[in-house]
Amino acid sequence: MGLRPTRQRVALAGLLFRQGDRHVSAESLHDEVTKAGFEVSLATVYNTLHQFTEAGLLQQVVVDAGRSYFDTNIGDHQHFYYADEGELIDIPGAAIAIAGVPTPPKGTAVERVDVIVRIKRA
Amino acid sequence: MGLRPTRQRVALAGLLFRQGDRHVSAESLHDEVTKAGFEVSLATVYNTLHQFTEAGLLQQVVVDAGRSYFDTNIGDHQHFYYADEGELIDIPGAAIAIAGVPTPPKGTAVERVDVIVRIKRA
DNA sequence: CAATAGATTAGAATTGTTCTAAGAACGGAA
DNA sequence: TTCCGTTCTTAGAACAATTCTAATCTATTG
Repeated sequence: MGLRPTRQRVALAGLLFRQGDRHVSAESLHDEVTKAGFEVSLATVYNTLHQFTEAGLLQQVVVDAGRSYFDTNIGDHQHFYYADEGELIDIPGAAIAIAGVPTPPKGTAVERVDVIVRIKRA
Repeated sequence: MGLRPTRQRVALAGLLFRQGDRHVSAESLHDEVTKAGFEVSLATVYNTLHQFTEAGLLQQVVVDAGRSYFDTNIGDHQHFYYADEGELIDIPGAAIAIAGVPTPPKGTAVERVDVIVRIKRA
């Protein structure tokens, strides 16, 4: 599945990968691309985000029922989720150490371990 | 906020807490309660699950965009998520050890650390 | 027993996401 | 190049999960 460099995809890729690490929702990226003067439907933003994710360019992080983000940082790392603000923050520095992940049920293998540290106004 | 023992709530609590640990979605619990002969709307199931969660009787686990489960096991534990089947499984035995959780941003405190081990057919 | 305040329920509305069908781009053959 | 079959792309429409709100019900108080 070679992705063609269409107008829509180029615009989205530009916004996503121009600067450093970003966390976007489909909605927020759609706003951005629209404000930048491109006509791209929200459905296309979803399609593109999923294609980029499948291609290994993005990582999807699900934080709440009906709220997911796409992260341009695809390295092995974890997140703070600040529910009050709906904000997702990369955990800086060394990743959290996770020890003793048990063997998964027969016939299955571990694909990924997601860690979300939920934080609150103190 | 004292929860009244209404017909709907009693029926749902019965199903939830009669047997051991359970993972239910709003939908699946609604099916169950309906098949058990009670008339409860799906919205009420949602309301009730959230109230129970707030009361500390349940824990909500979000696994996918638009897919969340409520877990009657409120102890400190983690989950396997078997995406192929959409199935959530408690990690048995000792919990995964998580070390080196960094201090959260100023003015915030850690509320909870969610760990989801995503597994796949090998 | 009436009046009031608060809690409850579920239909309707909203939101987030996915599907599908129409159209566009590509590659090969003539 | 032009035609044609195939594959890819897009976005409107459909869908699904969740939340909101207003009508109703229950408890409490005077």
